[in-house]
Amino acid sequence: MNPEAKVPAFPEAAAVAESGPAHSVDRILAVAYELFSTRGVRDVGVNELIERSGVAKATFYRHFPSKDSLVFAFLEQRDKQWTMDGILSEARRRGSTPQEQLLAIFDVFGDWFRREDFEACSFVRVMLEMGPAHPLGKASIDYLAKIRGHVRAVAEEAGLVRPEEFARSLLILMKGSVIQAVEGDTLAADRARQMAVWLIGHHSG
Amino acid sequence: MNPEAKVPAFPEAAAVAESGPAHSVDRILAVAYELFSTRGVRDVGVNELIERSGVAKATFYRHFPSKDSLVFAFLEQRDKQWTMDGILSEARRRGSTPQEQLLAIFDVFGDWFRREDFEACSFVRVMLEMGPAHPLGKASIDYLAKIRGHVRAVAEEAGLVRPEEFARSLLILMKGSVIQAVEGDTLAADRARQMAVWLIGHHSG
DNA sequence: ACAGGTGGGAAGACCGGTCTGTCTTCCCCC
DNA sequence: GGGGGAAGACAGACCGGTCTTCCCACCTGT
Repeated sequence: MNPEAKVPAFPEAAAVAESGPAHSVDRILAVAYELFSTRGVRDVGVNELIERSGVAKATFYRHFPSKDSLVFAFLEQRDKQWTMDGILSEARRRGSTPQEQLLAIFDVFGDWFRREDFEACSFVRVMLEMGPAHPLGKASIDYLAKIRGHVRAVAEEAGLVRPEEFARSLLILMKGSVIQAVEGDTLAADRARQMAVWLIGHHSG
Repeated sequence: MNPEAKVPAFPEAAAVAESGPAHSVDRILAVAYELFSTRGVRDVGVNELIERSGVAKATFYRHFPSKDSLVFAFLEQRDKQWTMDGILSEARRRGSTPQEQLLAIFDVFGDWFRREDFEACSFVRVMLEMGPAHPLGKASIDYLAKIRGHVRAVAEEAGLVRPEEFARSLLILMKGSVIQAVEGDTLAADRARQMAVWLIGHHSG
């Protein structure tokens, strides 16, 4: 029927457009992670995601029934690979005691704030972009609560009194320093760390 | 020409749709303030602003050459009427000494967090929505810096040492408590206030 | 080993809706 | 009669999402 058929295009080149993972779903997730984490959720459209990951639109919607479902997957990935592996595990590695591990969170933050691709915490950002009542906002709140649970567990290991209240106060310092770092205060992590020292002191026995 | 002319509609009713100010520009600003402060900037379109303020589209664009220019006007109004009159003046009124005035910020925050129409700080929200490089993001950063300047001035009145560093630390507590309040922690202001007490203590002489 | 079927993926047209912003038309009031 | 404003059509871009068309790689039966 078609006299010139479909041009073979790039049987390989297009497939590895991002030189990333071979499978479509992995490439979509990798592109989504990069775009969502640096530019937010509302600013990135499905068409751009498709183009950048070198995937057909039908393929995208076979793996993810809607854009929101991709955002859910992104938040989960962000929790695993950024919160857990990037921040909390690293902080545990750097400190030899639970107290030191709590303070090391802000050392890791300091390194993070000085990265040039630093662009704020995705959970806070999505929560504010979508609102706390939106399913994606609620999911973000859940992931933030998960972080708080982790902090609380370390606080209990450290023998701090009222660990839940401690964790909530420490998260105020964490969130506040992130926001301030977005504004350009690269020393925000040090200021928060100092306040964390006082906070730990008042929860010790 | 038109056999039925244009229906007189509501020569008065529509004009006072929001039962607000009589002049178009004031009605637009009042509607914009309510919608932007509760739902953010990206979620509110020009058509909705026009409909809610009972104004013609041409009238809107005569007063504001673009939506962004209206957002600029909103940020300025937010600074005057929320930051200055709502928070900082009220905090100064509640405290009899500069130290008390600094702590009173968090008392005012506590009342604010418990309002049911509480929806986060517009400056932080716009900065994250648009990004710190966007003109609106930069303007938001400027207004946040203005708040910091005010805090610094009160810190100087209180005779605190290193007032700039103090102000930056206090703003971490302010921003962090606001974010945490969005998540539903209504006691965030009290936690931040306690940390502010320690912060003041370490900057006193 | 080879023909034929089959299903996944790429490309992209298309749909209805929404976005910002322009322009026209008409009316009312000064 | 002239200017401001209300109403709203319109333009052009983009949104999320559906669907069609074609191609190719792999699997199966003989």
